[in-house]
Amino acid sequence: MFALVDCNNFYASCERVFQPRLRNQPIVVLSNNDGCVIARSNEAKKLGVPMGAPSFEYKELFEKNNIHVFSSNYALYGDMSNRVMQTLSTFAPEIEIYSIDEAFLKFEGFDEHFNLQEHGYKIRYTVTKNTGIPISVGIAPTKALAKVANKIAKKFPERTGHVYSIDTDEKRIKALKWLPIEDVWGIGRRHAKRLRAKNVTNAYEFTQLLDGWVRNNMSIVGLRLKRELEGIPCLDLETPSDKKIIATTRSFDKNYTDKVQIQERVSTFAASCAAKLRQQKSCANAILVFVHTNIHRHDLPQYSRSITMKLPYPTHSSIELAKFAKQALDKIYREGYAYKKAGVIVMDFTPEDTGQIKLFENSNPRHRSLMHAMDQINHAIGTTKLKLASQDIKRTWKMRQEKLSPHYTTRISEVINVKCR
DNA sequence: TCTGGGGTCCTAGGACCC
DNA sequence: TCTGGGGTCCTAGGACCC
Repeated sequence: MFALVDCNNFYASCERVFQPRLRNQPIVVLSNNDGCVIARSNEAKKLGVPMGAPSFEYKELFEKNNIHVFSSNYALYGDMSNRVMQTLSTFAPEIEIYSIDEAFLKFEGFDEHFNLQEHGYKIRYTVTKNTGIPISVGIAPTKALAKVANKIAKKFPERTGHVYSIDTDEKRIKALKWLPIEDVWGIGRRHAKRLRAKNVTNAYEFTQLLDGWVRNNMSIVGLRLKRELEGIPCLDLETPSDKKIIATTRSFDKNYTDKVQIQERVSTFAASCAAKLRQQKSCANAILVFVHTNIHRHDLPQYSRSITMKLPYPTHSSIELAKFAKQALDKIYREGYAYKKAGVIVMDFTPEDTGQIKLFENSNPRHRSLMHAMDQINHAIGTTKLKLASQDIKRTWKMRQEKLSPHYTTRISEVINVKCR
């Protein structure tokens, strides 16, 4: 059996842990640049704030209803996530951290009389006690069904106590008939539309389709999903592996028309990718750089372009990657546009120490110790204190973060104060 | 004025090989 | 009128996830 544990409204719940007065109050958390809503408490959902809502369009609604607004505080959410995962890992021999707020637990070799439902309640109680984060638990014989069970646990908290187990075929069929097709894990917008057109409206009807049709129209992935929903496990826990691509991309706080500004951003993104590469001890053999204008501004001329460059040698040097990124940018940059977003993606990795030397050109060997020193210093005194000269030394670039909460758990100067009377 | 960021997997089709 | 067969590798694009 598998369990899917999902933190309820995770980012909003993290903020609430440190401001308990916000219990039962509506909360939203915004994306980078305070752009759009990426997390909502139940109260905010009830007030009609949709996922992805642009914050400027909803400003009045926020104010009118006293909705508490937060900029995203990833240092906090990441740390809280670690705490939740640590507690979860004490409840099962195997666990897969599926995302910042979700984990699969696998119960293999448990006695058949072992009451998993009770175990689920214990997990929920302990996580909330240890971290302050409320969770929902779905239990079932496959991962896809555990996802379904989790939805039920979340949707009917009074009846389920936030824990639901699909452990009989009757429950499985009832659950699948209840679940709209677009809410099935692995069915996105495209497939949902095609399935609706075929009169498939819920998960149960999906499982009644012919295997051949599913295979032809939704590939092996769709067929696997069908099996999983039928109760036949096809997906096991996945073990963490190195990334295959690494990206750093950002929207700008405003439109940029000056090439120098964009060069600085691209340099910074490349250096950030390089640091992530060094962390997993990989070197990149290719780099992609893209720029585009603001797609929402229909009154302005649009331009969007990307370029992928093969590198002459594998590298994870910030200096070299920033240099290549700049060359790539030169090829795609056009004067006369108001740019809103850019990004750097590195790919085609080889391990740091394959020992393979290229015939004509190689990464500067001296960069290795230089980068090592840079990483050490930045780790000790703050993530980006040491920068390349091509980066924004004067720190003129700022992400909009007007409603940022303190780094309660990761910065000693911002640790919570408790006043005693 | 203001609309996020970072990933994975699969398939079809083209280039190329013998 | 008729123009083989079988394979690998790479890439772009589509679909999905949080």
